[in-house]
Amino acid sequence: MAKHVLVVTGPTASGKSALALALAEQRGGTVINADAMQTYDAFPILTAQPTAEERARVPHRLYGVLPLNETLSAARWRDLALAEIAEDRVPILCGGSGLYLRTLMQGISAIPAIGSEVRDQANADWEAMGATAFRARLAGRDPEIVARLKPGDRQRHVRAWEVVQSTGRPLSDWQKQESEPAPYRFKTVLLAPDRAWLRQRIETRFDAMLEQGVLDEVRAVFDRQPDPRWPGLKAHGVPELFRYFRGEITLAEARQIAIDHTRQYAKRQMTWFRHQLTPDVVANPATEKFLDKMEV
RNA sequence: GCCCAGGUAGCUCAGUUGGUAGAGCAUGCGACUGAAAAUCGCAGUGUCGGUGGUUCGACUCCGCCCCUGGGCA
Repeated sequence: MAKHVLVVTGPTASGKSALALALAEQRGGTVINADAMQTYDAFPILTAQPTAEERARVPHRLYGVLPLNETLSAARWRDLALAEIAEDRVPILCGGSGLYLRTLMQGISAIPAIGSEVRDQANADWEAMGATAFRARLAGRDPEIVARLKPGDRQRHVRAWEVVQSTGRPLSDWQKQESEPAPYRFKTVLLAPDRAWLRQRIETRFDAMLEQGVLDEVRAVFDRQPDPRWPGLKAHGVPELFRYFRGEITLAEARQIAIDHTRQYAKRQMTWFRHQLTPDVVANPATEKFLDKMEV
């Protein structure tokens, strides 16, 4: 009988961490992070990582374990998560990175890791050649993927190019290979709050972060003049606060923009969950006592 | 009180020589196989400050009024 793995997901600020913590306490489990940004170590406050107090109550894994100058990926996170799940008796995954969760559960094409120079070069090419020429060049090596991509989607064009370029095999070809699902029985709980409630939570949470000292936290990184390509710098609030530190906008503006972006992200997450995920349990955190529904 | 500059989509604004309007952002919906708190696509919206006039026709021209910002008194 395959081991059961509980998955707690939902849009940002929906209360995933609290639920996962409660579940872990209730059944002696370990909370495993399934959120890209919370995996980096630079912004524990800004990315809403569990506090020391919470971590003392229940074991937490994969929170703040990666230095900011590294690049996490869905596949890499899957490996980390798989290793944790194998070790923990009662693993409880918690996070809102839908792609990561799907990658873990359903697997992903076994494409070899590609050095960052290849991506840097591809990005430089896109810049130098222009979108149209870049797309045309890619069409020469992987017409199938080009047919699927929207012309403006730089990121996916770059990825497709780096894959053919570095493996000699088109990305569309790699993707045809059956991927290998993880050998566990996943039980997915989706937190689906209504939007007004979530908006309020997002706003309140950002203000709480300010009180907890996010400004110092982000400022410390800003002062080190980090490489703007580092993915960990894309956490909501970082670009906005950086602009504030540069004197381009006021703190009030930065706050508003950060909140807006977070809300937009929550919407994208909900769209993803709605169409890409089939949860076992759906609960509205605003009105339901979800713990009662958890007879897993 | 006088002079100047403005009042156009929720916000910031663009509107060629008069033919009832657009961009960005926001909003809504969606896509999503290794950057995913990322990346990208689609969609809607307007008594064009008010009023009277010129004109076949005015956001665009003229008069008056209201409001905002700046300057001079």
